Parts: sequence; C-alpha cells; structure tokens
Amino acid sequence: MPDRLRRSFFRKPADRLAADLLGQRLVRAHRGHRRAGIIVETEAYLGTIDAAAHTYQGRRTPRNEAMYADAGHAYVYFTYGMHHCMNVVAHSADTPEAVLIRALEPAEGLEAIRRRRPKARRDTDLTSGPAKLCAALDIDRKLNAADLTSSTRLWIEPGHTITPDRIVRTPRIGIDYAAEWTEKPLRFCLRNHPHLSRPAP
DNA sequence: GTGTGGATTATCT
DNA sequence: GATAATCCACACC
Repeated sequence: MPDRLRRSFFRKPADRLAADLLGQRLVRAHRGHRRAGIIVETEAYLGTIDAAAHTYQGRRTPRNEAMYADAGHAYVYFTYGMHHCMNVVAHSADTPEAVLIRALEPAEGLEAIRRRRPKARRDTDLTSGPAKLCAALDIDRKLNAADLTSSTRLWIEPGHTITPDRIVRTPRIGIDYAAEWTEKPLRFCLRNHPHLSRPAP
C-alpha cells in the first residue's frame, strides 16, 4: 500500500482541511497506471450553516449522502448536465463539511491526462478547474463515497509542506446566491500558481 | 486580454 | 419546471 494520508489528517473543520490539502498529491489509479496532480486550489463548504453548501440547513438527499460519511471519503457530484466535481469530506461522520478540489498541477500520467482533455490548448488548461480535473483524472460518480484512506482507485499522498505565507484566500467561485456566505474568504490558493482556475489577487 | 451566452441533464422542489 | 460549487467558443477591444 503506497504512503497516503490517513483518517486523522482529514478529521478537522473544512476550512482548516482546505488549507492543509494545498501541496498534497491527489492520485487516481486505474489498471496499474497512475495519474496524479498537486493540489493548488480548494474551497471549504462548512456544512449545515453554510448557505452555499449542498448540506445547508441539514439537507440530506441521495446526492449529498456521502457528505455525511466519515472524514476522508470522496463526495463526487454531477452538475450542469455534463460536469463532475470532487470533494474531500472533512470533520467527522454526520457533520457534513467538505472541501472542493478546484485545481491541480499535473504531476503524473500527462499523456493520459492530455487524452482526456483534448480541448486544452496549454498544460495550464488541463486541470485548472474542478470539472477539468475530474475529466483529466477520470473521476466520476463511480468514485462517489470512495474511502480515500483505503481505496485502490483514489487517494491522497503527502506532498510539500506549505507555509501560511504562500496561501491566498478569496471568496468562492460561482457562489452568487448565498447572502453573507457569498463573500466569505473560503477559497484557498497557492500564491501566484500558474495552474489556478482563476488568478487570485 | 475581457466579457457574454449556450451547452446539456441529473437532481431537487 | 427550475436550477446548477462549470467550461468553452466567439465577439469585441
């Protein structure tokens, strides 16, 4: 079993986990081949109090059930009729917080990633968005509710240690309907990183 | 380089 | 029936 992040790493509030996931390595294995990228951008969704979260006010549906699992599971959902997005469940079972993975720096399996992203003109277009990276790493609802601490298909390995001065916080992307939660600085980026979904000031 | 609108359908109300 | 934690193409500067 490869070295990977354990349950205890994920058992913390989503905003702390969002910062701690920066610099770690997301790995997708399929038939003995690896695709991987370094996490460079995340967003925290703070559970039942967060008007932008799928679990706002305790909503619990078949789609978001994985957010109620223990920390360290994946929550993968389908949206806009054509895209998948991947989250890492935070905190603990029945406390439905999660971290959306928004961008990666491609690190392994570049040929396979490029095949999955035929419209990308430059390498910085390959995984610079939550749906782009799911397409690139072939992450879809088959992996919803996968346990990242034991899955043979999807996990996270320890990467670089990131010091706080290299992290920029901004409001979340695509949230314009969540009242006071719209502007909270819950997006976490590696400062000036070329693979961000959008530049962070 | 920036801004706008269309794609496309599972999911929820 | 309306919406969506998005992406891409194309117009315009």
